[in-house]
Amino acid sequence: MNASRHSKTDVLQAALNLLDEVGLPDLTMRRLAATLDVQPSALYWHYPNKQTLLAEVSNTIVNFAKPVSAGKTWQETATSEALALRDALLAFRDGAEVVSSTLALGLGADHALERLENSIAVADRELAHAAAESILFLVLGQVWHEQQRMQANSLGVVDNLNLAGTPNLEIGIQLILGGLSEKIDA
Amino acid sequence: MNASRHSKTDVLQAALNLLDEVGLPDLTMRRLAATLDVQPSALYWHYPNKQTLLAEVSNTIVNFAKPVSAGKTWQETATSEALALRDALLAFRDGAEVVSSTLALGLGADHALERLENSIAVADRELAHAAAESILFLVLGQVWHEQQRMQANSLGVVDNLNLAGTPNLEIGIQLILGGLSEKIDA
DNA sequence: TTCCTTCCTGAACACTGTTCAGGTTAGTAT
DNA sequence: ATACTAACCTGAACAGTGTTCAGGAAGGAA
Repeated sequence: MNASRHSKTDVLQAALNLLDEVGLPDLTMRRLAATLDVQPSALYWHYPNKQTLLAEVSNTIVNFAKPVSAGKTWQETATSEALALRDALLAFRDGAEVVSSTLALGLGADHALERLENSIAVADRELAHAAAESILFLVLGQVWHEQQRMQANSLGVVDNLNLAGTPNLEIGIQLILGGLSEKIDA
Repeated sequence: MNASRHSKTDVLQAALNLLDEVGLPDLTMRRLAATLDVQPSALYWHYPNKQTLLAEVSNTIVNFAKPVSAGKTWQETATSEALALRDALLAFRDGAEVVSSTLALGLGADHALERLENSIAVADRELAHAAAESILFLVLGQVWHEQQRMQANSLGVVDNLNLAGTPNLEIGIQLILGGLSEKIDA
């Protein structure tokens, strides 16, 4: 918008805005530069490459998850944590795909796993870690799927009738936490 | 290899071979054409675009999962089914990423979900569907993560010591199926 | 021999991420 | 006010990507 000089944060913010406007496939360095009234090469002063930029975008998305208030049981807290992550992913276009990719590349978004893990109050920390990882993959996969359908539907493809939210995620979380509760009582 | 004319299956097979050799990021239409001694444009006679090719690659990977023998309980059968899918993904370089992407785009790999769903013998089919979907995302996420580490480690990055397989997947499956068993007994 | 389907060539188009030598701007210190 | 320095950007290029399209060659059938 402004023709003045930009900071690293400006670039990140512009990337987040552009992501929401055009989606991940069209989030190109040239488009991003254009929204800042700048040459594409200028971006490489702020970030060494696109992946690093996307890693910070990913971190921003993950940290957008609002803090949850402790529930009566740790199961409730963990569920809230998972749903907060889901909401954060849904708050940005293609959020789940962005985070999935950076997570796979090991470039960030670790905070999501940490928060989940800390909310699972079982003594066996290895078990808690495995459960947290499971929930993370569950949330990412489900939301990725959902966001892809959102784009498909917005593009006038055949709209299948089951647009009644996605209770599948809640069910999956409940199954994992249920299995976990049962396991530690054995 | 041969300079004679090629069929659709030849292209698919060459794509699978090239995927194993160079990985998904370097699986380009030009490289693929080169292995067939053909111009890149020739590929577009067999497939309308790269995505469609990758969708068939994805289907091949998923259908590579070997059939499982029915276990004593349906929980055992479902576990075998999930692990068979895992093995199929692991049998191809970047298999999990390929399948994840095509699945997200809704272009195939549905067979994986079907097999999982059919192996879950609970009366509530919606519940079975949600559980199958959860397990699918779990397997894909976990294997994707693992295969990414494999590439990172092969590239001489610091090798972290925990290379003792990944029991996390088995644990996750067990948690979901445990929660499921508990739920239907209520 | 004609015809038709199958498969491919060669060249181009419109992009992509990235590099680099050099220029401008702003602020600080002398 | 002058000199210096760090921050930020330009302009042009490089090497690569998926994809299109008019046309040519090969092989079998009528």
